[in-house]
Amino acid sequence: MSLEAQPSSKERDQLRSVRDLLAERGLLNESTIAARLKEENGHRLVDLHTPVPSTSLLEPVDLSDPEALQVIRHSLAHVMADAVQRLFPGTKIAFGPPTRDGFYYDYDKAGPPFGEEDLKRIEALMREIVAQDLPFQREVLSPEEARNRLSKAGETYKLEHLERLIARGEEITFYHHGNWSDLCEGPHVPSTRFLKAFRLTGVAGAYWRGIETNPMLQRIYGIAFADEATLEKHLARLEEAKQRDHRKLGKELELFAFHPWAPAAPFFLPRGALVYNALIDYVRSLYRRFGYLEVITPQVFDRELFLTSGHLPTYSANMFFAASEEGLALIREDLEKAILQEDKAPELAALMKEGVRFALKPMNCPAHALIFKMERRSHRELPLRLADFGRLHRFERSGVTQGLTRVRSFCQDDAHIFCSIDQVQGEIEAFIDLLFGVYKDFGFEGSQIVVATRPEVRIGSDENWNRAEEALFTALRQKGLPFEIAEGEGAFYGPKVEFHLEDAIGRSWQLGTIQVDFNMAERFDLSFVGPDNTPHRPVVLHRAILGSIERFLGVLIEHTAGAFPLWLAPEHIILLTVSERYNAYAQEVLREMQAKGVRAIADLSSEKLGAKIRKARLMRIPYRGVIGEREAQSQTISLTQRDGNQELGALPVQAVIERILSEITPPSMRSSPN
RNA sequence: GCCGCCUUAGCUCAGAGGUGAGAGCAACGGUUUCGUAAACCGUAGGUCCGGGGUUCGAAUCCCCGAGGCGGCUCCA
Repeated sequence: MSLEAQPSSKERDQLRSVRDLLAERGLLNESTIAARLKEENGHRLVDLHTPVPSTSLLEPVDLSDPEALQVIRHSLAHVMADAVQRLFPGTKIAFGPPTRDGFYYDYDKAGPPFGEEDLKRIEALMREIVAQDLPFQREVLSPEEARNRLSKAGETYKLEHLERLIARGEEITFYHHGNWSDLCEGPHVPSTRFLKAFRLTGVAGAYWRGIETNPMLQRIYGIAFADEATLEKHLARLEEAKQRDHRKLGKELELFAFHPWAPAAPFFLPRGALVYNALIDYVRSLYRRFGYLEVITPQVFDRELFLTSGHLPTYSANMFFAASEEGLALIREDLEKAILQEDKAPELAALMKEGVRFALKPMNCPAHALIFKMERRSHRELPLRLADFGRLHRFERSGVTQGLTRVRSFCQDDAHIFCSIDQVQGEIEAFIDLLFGVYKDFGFEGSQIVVATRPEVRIGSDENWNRAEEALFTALRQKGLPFEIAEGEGAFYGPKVEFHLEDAIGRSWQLGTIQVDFNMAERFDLSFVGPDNTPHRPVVLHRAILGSIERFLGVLIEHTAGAFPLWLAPEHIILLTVSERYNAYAQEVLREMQAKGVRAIADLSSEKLGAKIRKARLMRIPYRGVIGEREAQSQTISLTQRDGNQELGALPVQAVIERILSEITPPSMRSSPN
């Protein structure tokens, strides 16, 4: 605030450059790279060349300012494009914005795509350009001038963008450094010497304007920071994140695996299955306390179900279909007939559908609708909360799958709440409380909330959608929770509240969700008998806390770096004998622990103690119990805690068992504070 | 699905058209019986992802396919 420059009355209504204004007000220094221009609602970043009314309120942004980064990164995108066009003449440019920790620029290059070597050359030339300390300059062009310049340069993508800007009536500005210029709204650093710390990190394909049917461009990514030290720190962070990657840890810790014959469908190995089941047990125990009823439903359904639910018209691209041999024979017959009759078979698709009668469920909701409908339901039964850990299969396009976080076969901690309209608010709010309690048990601090509204492809009336969306907004406001809106990203049957958490590499994943659905009940013609003895339409809430167990586990592995809290760990304790001489006593302890419900294992090999400890540490087992002469004599074990590598000394076996049992339940379910 | 890269022993990785394809770890056998992050010796282990081609000769070059990785697009 103290830095804010006050305008004098003389200056009013003149356009002056930001640089001049700052200089005049004594706010300009060596490291000033841009300024914040105060506007009615907040502020906007402007660079030093931008002409602004001389009465403007300006705040200098120097190199160390967090907002300086986007200016630096954006400017580097320009420098990179300059380098690319010098090294690869004829390459067209598209968009080149700053990103979360760097920048990219999209290119349309003839000939072979960019390779490793090319990146090195480009980066080297960028450094040369930076060393020349070229000033960035801003110019305002008329639409005609801009068109001329871009068409002369053959920049077809930029021209397309220009027309869009002109149509919106925006001011057309170009920025240049040296001989290179680009249609761009800025802001940019005063000169290239501010662009000190950057690295080009990779090439990837990206559609022009992000639209799948558009041509694919080549995107070169870079990272950039204000100085080399911060850049190095960031690189170190990336390296650390790599160590936490759940795919790597999943293999090392023998949690899960994949096989090419079941692409994107994980195999949970014994250790992974233990954690997986611990997660499900945990949610089950919550269900018992929160009034959910678990059901088990079929895997494969007649397509009629999915026609009724609306999955077939809107979701079939994501479904696996299943045919019996009989069904396939039917298709063959029909195809042969069609060929013999030289029929172009417009109904070919329909014939296929006759044969491929079944589909694997991609969601549990239709099955739950069937259960709801199996009896005449009374309002006294509501809210009816049906939970299901059923296995779901979704056909995901080959390029999108990823470790455990995006798979084709998974299970959700899924439940559907059938309730009356006036129960909706309360159910949503209760669910949000439940969800945050769960996230706390796992040590997840912040989660980001997104409300996803009606998508283009959807079922149901707009009136239903209005009510459903309103219900979600109201509940969140009631809870005082901040949220973002993702326009058009809802499920086809209803809007969603999504709860997102980040993985180690900073990718954000949707885990929990609650969705309001007025449509399913209509499609399945669900009803319950109200207190007035007339039928009423229930509302269905779709909800999951962990989301998919697979994805949650993936994020959890990264969050904990594989060191699961004891209540989730595949093994609670490993017993390590100092030599094989003490194996008998160790086995005695092992049996006792196992009998008490402790997940204990023992390393009875002839390795030296140091080697056994190393292995146990690498497997991140929460407790290690060393057994040697002293322990065998005194009927104790020497306990060491994984976290902090803290030695707890020789303890009686019973004490160790009690200690472990006190941690065996999730934090929120422990009776004694611990 | 699209663009690019990758696939060699159970794992991590060497091997860049020319001996019978290698190392470390793991496994197995033996020796050692050890006190808080790797004892020693030995043995075995390979359709070099699959298929086709070029070549006197292919792990290595080309084509097709599968799977994975980084993105784009799409999603729990």
